[in-house]
Formats: sequence, C-alpha cells, structure tokens
Amino acid sequence: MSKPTPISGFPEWTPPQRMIEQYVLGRIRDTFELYGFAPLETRAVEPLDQLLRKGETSKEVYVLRRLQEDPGGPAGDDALGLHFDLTVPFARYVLENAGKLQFPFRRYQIQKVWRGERPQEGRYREFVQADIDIVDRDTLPAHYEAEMPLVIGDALRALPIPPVRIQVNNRKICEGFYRGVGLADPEAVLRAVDKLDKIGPEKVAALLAETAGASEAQAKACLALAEISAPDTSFADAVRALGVTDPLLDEGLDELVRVVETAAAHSPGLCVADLRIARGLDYYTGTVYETQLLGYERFGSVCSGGRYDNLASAGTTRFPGVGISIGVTRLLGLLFGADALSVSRSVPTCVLVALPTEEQRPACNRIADALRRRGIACEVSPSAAKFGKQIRYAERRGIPYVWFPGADGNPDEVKDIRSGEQAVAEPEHWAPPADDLRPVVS
RNA sequence: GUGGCUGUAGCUCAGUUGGCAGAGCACCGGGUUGUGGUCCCGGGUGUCGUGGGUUCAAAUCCCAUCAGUCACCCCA
Repeated sequence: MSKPTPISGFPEWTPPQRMIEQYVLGRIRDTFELYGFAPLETRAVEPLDQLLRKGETSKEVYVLRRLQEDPGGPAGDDALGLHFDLTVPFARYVLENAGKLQFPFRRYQIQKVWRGERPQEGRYREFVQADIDIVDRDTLPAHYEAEMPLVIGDALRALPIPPVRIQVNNRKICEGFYRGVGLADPEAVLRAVDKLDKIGPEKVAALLAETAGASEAQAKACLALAEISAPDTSFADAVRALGVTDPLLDEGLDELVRVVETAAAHSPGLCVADLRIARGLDYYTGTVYETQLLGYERFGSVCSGGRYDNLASAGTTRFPGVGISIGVTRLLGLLFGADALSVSRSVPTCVLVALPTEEQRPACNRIADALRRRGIACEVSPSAAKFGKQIRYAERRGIPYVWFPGADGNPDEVKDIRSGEQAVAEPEHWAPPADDLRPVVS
C-alpha cells in the first residue's frame, strides 16, 4: 500500500486551520442570525435537470452514480448531481416548501459545494460557502438589495481579516445601456467588458466588435460605462452624462443609487459602485455584488451574489430573490497561504494536568473533571514522564497552563508556562483569564 | 477540459559530465530520579511525488501519471 496523496482541489486543513475555520464560521453565523436569517441546510444532491438550468457551467457539475448501476434503471433526467452553489438548491427548496414558508423568507445556509474546475490557488473543487438569501412571493422590494452588503460588511468586519470593499453594479444598467446604444446581445457585451482589468480597453473594444457586433462608437460607449466607479451616488450623473436613455437603464440607476446610499449611511467606505462588475452566474437580473480583500485584490472576489427574478416559479407564482455568498474556503485558503491568520494554540486544551505517577491518574482525572465542569478545557498528561517533559508537551501545543497536583498533602499549584508564574490553586475555584479560556484567532 | 512551470527529510532548500541521498531549522534521546525554553553531546527521521523505460549504474535522461501553481475557461 503506497502512501496516500491529496486529491486535487479537495483541501484538508490542519487542526489549527480547522479551529480558525470553525471560529470564522461561528462569527459569520452569529452575524447572519443577528440580522434575522433562519438556518437551513439542504441535501448535497439535486436532480441533474435542476442543476443544468445554469447553462455553460453544467459541465462542471459532479454527477452521482452507483458503482453497480442498474442498467435498466432510471437514467438521464433522474440522475443526481452534487450541488454547484447554494442558490439553486434554495430556489428548489422554496418551490417545494412554499406552502410551509412565510414570505419574505430569509435564510442562511453554510455548506460545501462542488465544482469540477481546474484547481489553483483560491480555487477548489470542494469548498464552503456561507450564503444568505431573501425571497418573496411575486415581488421583492428593492431595499433588500441594499441590505445584503450591510450584512456581509458586518460579518467580514467581525473577522480578523483585512478590510473588504464590496463592488456593486446593476444588470439593468448594463442591459438598458447596451440596448440604448443599439447592442442586442448583453451577455456577450458583459463577457467582454468583464475582461477590462485583465486585457485593457483596446482589446475589450476589439472583443466587443468581434463577439457582440459593436461598432467603434458602441464599443467606446460601453467602455466609458465600464470605467465609471464611485463610492457615492455621483456614478449616476456620470452615466447620464454619457447621453444614453433607456427605461431599464433608469430603473437600474435608481436601484443602484439606493444600494450605495444605504451602504454609505450604514458603513462608510464599504461599498463602491463599479460599473464594470458583471460577473456572477447568468441568472442575475438586478444588483450584483463582488467583494475584494484590500491588499489581496489579485485573488479575486471572496464574496459575491445578486438579485435573481426568474430562478423560482410555480405556475403563475414567482419567487424573486436576492442573495450573496461568502467563499469561506477561498478566503481562508488565501489567508493561510499568506500566513495572515493564526491561532494562539493548536489544541483547545487550556490546562494540562501533570501526572506525578501513574498511580495518581485517578486523582488527576478528578482534578480535570472539576475543571471541565466549570467549562475549562483540559487533559491529563499522557504519561508520568519527568515534569520537564510534561511541560514541554504543553508548550509544543501552545497549552498555556500546567496543573501540578500537590504532593504529600500540599496544595495543588498551577503554572502559566509562558511567564513561569506558579501559584497555589484549587480545581473548584481557579479560572484562567478570559483571554486564555479558548484559543484566540487573530 | 486545454496549455506552461514545479515536485528531494516535518519546513526551507543543496545535490557537479548519470557514480554510496545532504545542510540549516524543526523533531527525538541523553547531560539534568523527575518544573520546559539557554547551553553541550548523540540521532537522519527519506518509496528523491508515483509507475514504467534507457543504462553496469538514475534524484539526475525519456514516457506516463498524480499533486501544487500559472494562463485560458469559468468563478467563491
């Protein structure tokens, strides 16, 4: 049996990394709940036809299949695939359970998703998304589009990570503008404009001519739109100054103004209107979001989403929604790679109870129990080695305290091995400073 | 899925025209019948990513494959 090797794109963290991840997930969850989002988990698989509604991305869906498949059994339409994101399963869940839900329905969902992409730094085939969505019946008020960045801003600012900037745009602005200048294929235009940062305006103009049939003047107009970026509502004036008129464009401008105004009032500096942002899945119909870590811009977006009006409908009833998703695995993978996150110890243990002799293990277990009853994580030393080695066992793991049971009727003592201070203590009363109770992520 | 680069100890890396696998740090044992970190002594802990091929001989050359990474595609 040869040594097992990792599987490309399926990251496995070390215990300290997992402690950081659990901490981060906990903080994100707390923020989501502070905003009233209800928890939800959906199954890992969806019928393939549900997953394939997304067009081109379908080739990245992992299909579920039994090793010994029944040749005469169901196939094709009934096949199952691992979900590709959390929005499509949520839309399916809403349709399936519409009768039991109260609308508007706001939920958060933190789960793994799978994409059969070629992995590289920050890109995985199995990763965790932390997703919030709000759906309503028939119509969804635009103020929810303004609320999404606020939640994300609070969630990410509560973490020991670099500051973020949420870039917002609105599909209606793009589509209305493109229509206003006479371009019929907004998808193609968006695709080309999206490459602006990467390949520059000249090549984008060429691409627009080639793939979207744009004239020189049309391409120039699209580029002028894409270059508009502002932290306040001045972007709307800049767009209007381009002289293009279209009802959809006006609608989009009004909506985006509201998003930017709300964000500026709640968290100055968090959001910036950036009219080149076009990415995200193709079902977005209104506001779209993308999020950069300041100082790590080259890693791309760590959180994105948008409004979707057509993802869920049953008969004549439609369920428009808006959502945004934190790419937790990407965020952590990038910061781990940059050595930008640390945890104060590699195990949860706060106290190592030293073991003078193997005969005293029952007594040491009682000490540990007393500490645990009061919420202090502890473990008893693995063996009655020399105390120096027991201290070193703790030191290697970052365990801050070693507890020495008193010998011959003497009282117990506890030592802070960072400072070397040692003091008499009783397991029923001693407590560490609050900062030492749990590992600290920073 | 397509193309490029990389892969030697836990980590960072040396390894000549193909000729017995090395260094620093880390780690382990001892000095120190028991309270660590400094210091001294000792220890290499390895399928040279994996599998084939060429050769008297492969870490080194060739092929394939896996993993990492970059670009494309797409995206968290």
